[in-house]
Amino acid sequence: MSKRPGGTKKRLKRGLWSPEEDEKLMNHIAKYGNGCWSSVPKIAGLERCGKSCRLRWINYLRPDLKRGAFSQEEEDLIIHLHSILGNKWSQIAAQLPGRTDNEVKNFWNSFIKKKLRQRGIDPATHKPLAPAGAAAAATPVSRSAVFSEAELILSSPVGGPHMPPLVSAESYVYSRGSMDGAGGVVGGCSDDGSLSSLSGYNNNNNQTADFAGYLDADALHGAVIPSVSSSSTLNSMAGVSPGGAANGNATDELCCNNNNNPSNSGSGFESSTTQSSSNHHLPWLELGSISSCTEDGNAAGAAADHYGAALDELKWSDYVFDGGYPQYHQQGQCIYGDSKAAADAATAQFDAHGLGINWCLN
DNA sequence: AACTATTCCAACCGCAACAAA
DNA sequence: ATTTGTTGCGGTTGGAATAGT
Repeated sequence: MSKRPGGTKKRLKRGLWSPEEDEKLMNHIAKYGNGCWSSVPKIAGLERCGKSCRLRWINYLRPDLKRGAFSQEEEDLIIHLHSILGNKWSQIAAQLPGRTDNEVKNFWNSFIKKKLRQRGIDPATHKPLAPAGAAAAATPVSRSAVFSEAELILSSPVGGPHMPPLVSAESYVYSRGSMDGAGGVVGGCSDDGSLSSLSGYNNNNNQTADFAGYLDADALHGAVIPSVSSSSTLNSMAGVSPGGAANGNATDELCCNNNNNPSNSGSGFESSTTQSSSNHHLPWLELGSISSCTEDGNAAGAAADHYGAALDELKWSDYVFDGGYPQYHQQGQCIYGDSKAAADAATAQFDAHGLGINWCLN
């Protein structure tokens, strides 16, 4: 999938990653950990730029990725968070364990947007695609000032395990006082200081406070949810509460962190189905060892387990198994489809197991 | 069956932010 | 203070898969 001819002096491969490249990258990270992306291609023997390697890892190869269809709860949460944060995909993804910002973004653009429009809601503003008059009344800065019940689109049962009870738009928005659109609302986080168990929607607090927590930029940044969004991935991988780096950037952990202990990396996301036939299955995801490594009892792991349990109904049969190991199947890239590639897949699985073991031991 | 249109998503690009030199 | 290198983020795009005719 060469997007552009590109005129770089150094010939770098572009487009879809081959299983061999994936394997190289996985093996490299297994050996050295992630970080120092600029040096990864050289060491790993990849003809890719470091940036591309990083992206591939974050968006596709990471073991704690939860592939497959978004659940109703996730969808609702995305809509909620988008109404508050706008296109801050990394921050939204940070609240969705196992999801990447890219994935959330794509999901939004391909599905939610359309859905909202069908319901007469402007996906950009979360306001009704009003017949002339109404929309004009709202001031541009108070993006949620007009926020109808319908906009919440909480189609899941009210008060579901991961979602707040259906609250009226008014109580949800107005009760927080002025919302200046700059995230200026000073709100507490949930009472344990985290957005635990996927719960910015904390169960035992009143709703307003919870959403105030969401609105607090710091709280959002410091969420303890394991995530694969670009911004928080490495924190979760390293078993470090992102809160520890809340006011920092991930660079320190990113760079040459060979001591990452991803043992608690998003455990519980062992199953998934896919949306519209885009089954992505990675060998890692079968690695019970990874999830079983979650022993430090942090909230993230618990949250992940809890959330993963919600997906229990999703069956492995959704994947294509051939000869004992799964194949990649996805819309845009059908990897390991033929026998040769299947052999590669087997290798990849083996390597992944090795990787998982290594990580658990780290 | 063949062709066209649409959908979906992996990957790329450019820019911003940050740290180190 | 400036330059350089690296990472993070959001927007965009190309093309395979799928749906429709």
